Amino acid sequence: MTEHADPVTTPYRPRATLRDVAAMAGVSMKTVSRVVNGEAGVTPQKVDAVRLAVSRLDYRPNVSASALRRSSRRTAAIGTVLEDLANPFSSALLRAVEDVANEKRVLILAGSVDEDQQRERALVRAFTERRVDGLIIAPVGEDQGYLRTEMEAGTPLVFVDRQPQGLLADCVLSDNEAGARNAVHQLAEVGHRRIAYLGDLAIIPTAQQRFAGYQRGLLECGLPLDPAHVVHDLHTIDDAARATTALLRSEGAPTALFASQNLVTIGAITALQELGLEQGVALFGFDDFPLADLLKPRVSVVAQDPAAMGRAAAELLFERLDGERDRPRRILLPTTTVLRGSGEIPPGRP
Amino acid sequence: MTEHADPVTTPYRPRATLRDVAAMAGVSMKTVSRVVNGEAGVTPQKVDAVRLAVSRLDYRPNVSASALRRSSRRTAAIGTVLEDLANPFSSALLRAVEDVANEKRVLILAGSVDEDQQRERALVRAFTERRVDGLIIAPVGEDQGYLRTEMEAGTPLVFVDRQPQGLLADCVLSDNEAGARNAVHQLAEVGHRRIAYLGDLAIIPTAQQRFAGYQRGLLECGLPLDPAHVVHDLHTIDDAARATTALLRSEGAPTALFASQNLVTIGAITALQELGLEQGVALFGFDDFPLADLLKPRVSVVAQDPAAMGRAAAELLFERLDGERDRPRRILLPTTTVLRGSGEIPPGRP
DNA sequence: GACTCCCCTGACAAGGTTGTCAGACGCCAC
DNA sequence: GTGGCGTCTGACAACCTTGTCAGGGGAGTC
Repeated sequence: MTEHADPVTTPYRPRATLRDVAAMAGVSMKTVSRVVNGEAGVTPQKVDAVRLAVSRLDYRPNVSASALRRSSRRTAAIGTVLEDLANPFSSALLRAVEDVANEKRVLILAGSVDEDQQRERALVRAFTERRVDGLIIAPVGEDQGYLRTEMEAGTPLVFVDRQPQGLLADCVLSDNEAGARNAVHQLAEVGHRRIAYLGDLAIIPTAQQRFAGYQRGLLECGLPLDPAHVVHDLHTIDDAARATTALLRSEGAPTALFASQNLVTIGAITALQELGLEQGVALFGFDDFPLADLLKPRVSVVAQDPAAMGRAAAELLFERLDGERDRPRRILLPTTTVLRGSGEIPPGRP
Repeated sequence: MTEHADPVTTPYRPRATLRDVAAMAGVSMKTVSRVVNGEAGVTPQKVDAVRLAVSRLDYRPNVSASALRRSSRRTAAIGTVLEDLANPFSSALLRAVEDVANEKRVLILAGSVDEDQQRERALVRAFTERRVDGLIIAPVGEDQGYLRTEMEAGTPLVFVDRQPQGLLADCVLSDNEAGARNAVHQLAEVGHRRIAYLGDLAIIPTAQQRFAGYQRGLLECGLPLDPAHVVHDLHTIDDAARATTALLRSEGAPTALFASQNLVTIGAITALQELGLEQGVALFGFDDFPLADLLKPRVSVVAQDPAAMGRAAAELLFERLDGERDRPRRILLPTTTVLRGSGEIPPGRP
């Protein structure tokens, strides 16, 4: 093993500035600025000289300094505050935002809040300290009033997934209530009369809406609401699996399950498989998930479209940035009921 | 429906600056700066006066201006260039990076490249124009030499998932070759002699390594490499499903499949289910995926750990930022062979 | 040939902040 | 009362840009 003669001696060449380019090209800094920004009023010779210096020095304009000075004071970056960048819902949404932003040559700062109000505030603060041009937020807390200052300072805000509290602002939501209601109708139509509700943390607004839809669905179908068939506050796959097992082993067990969220659905499936009941108990999930149609039975769901939400939110935001001054808008995206099999299992099967 | 009297008249109050705070508190700007930054040498009375003004005006320091002036010139933001923020691999990795960065109070700029070299360069350029403190990159192109300038300017670079070309820099990789090799060994041990390779785009370095591992595995097990059982360039679920169907319908069809990537595995499963062969043909996938253990049969995989990759990459990056000057380091993360069932199906079942 | 007019160009200031430094002030000792 | 020291404070410059504006020069007009 011969030793390398040259262990990565990075020569360290500090970044060139406008001043350096100007010096090399023999023009004033302002002229370089003009060339770099494509402003008119520079003779072709000088343009060439500047271009040459730029490429020789590998000059990169400092966007922060530029934004500081520019009258628009735009940084061409937006902040995105989501639940958890690693979950499929958040990441699909983020990706859609990115695609819209990318067309406008705007960058994305992103962060996860993990259902933590403090973290939401900290992220928003960090983003506004960088003077992002706008914010897309999936709000957590009970109160977004603290964001009023940002709106007054001219930073447009768009909320996704959940409505802001204590603040009027654009938002993009799924029709959670209608979606849950539809699922219940579907299960009732097949003949179920004992439909259990497996819900996420009850403090989460979307969970509340889905529960409301569940209740309304029961009411409309003339079914009683059995408190023994309602479980809230399931936030992990394991929680959900345990709760499902308990439910199905109980006296007067439900013949159908409505799972109000992704992970809850998966937990329910796990439990059903363990009990060997996956073909005997109907299951409807809220939120689609990859592979739902490769499982046996294939899983029926009420699907949201996170990418559409992200796209809509980003579009609202950019309209605001383009000067739209209307009152806050509220976009309610419909859900899609996807019948794949598990939701159509009739009651009374082994 | 009564109309709102007040249609969102946002009063527009521009953001307060250091100057405004100083004026209100009756001190110099420098003193405000001292208080805000927790520097010593300010009398308690003045501190209070400043604090009061800060909260009255809801002052937010302008981090960009601050970074511009500070000698360290740190922006407390890093850029992350990944394949596709919406795919589980990238998003798990990103999330891990975020968690490490968050501890250091550093923000994340993120973008997707979608296997597009141009896009990689554009993102890197956009990030460096914002003077991010460092970059984490899953490189696409054949040549990352263009990044030498960034390194020389003192911006640390860490590559993930794939090795950079034409540049010496820190990187974090999965041991793709060993992982693929192990899968082949496993399949051979159960008795398979006709193991097909279903591969992603052949230009992707990780795909090449996995193919190399597959070849090596065959060699070590004394099995012939049958060109008819090798398919490259499958990049979508549909591609993979079609290729799988074709393979299994062919003369001398393989008795086991090695799928070199997530989507390819899923495509293969789809095809197997359609042909009713999921219990008759062994399947090993590279990359774990959610629900792999809820399918029937449960899917055996060679699992990477994207979160560990992200964490390792972020830690390397922050070490560099803390002044580490060693030669570039290369971290090779082992893969885990997860036997769940599909990989243990013996040959010769219906 | 004198005078506009217009096009280029650079000097200068400003954007929000921090680093430097010298001065003001209070206090003590001689 | 003066000198000296240490603490607190603000004036000023600087970071890297861009906006403003006035001056220089060439072309065109009478």
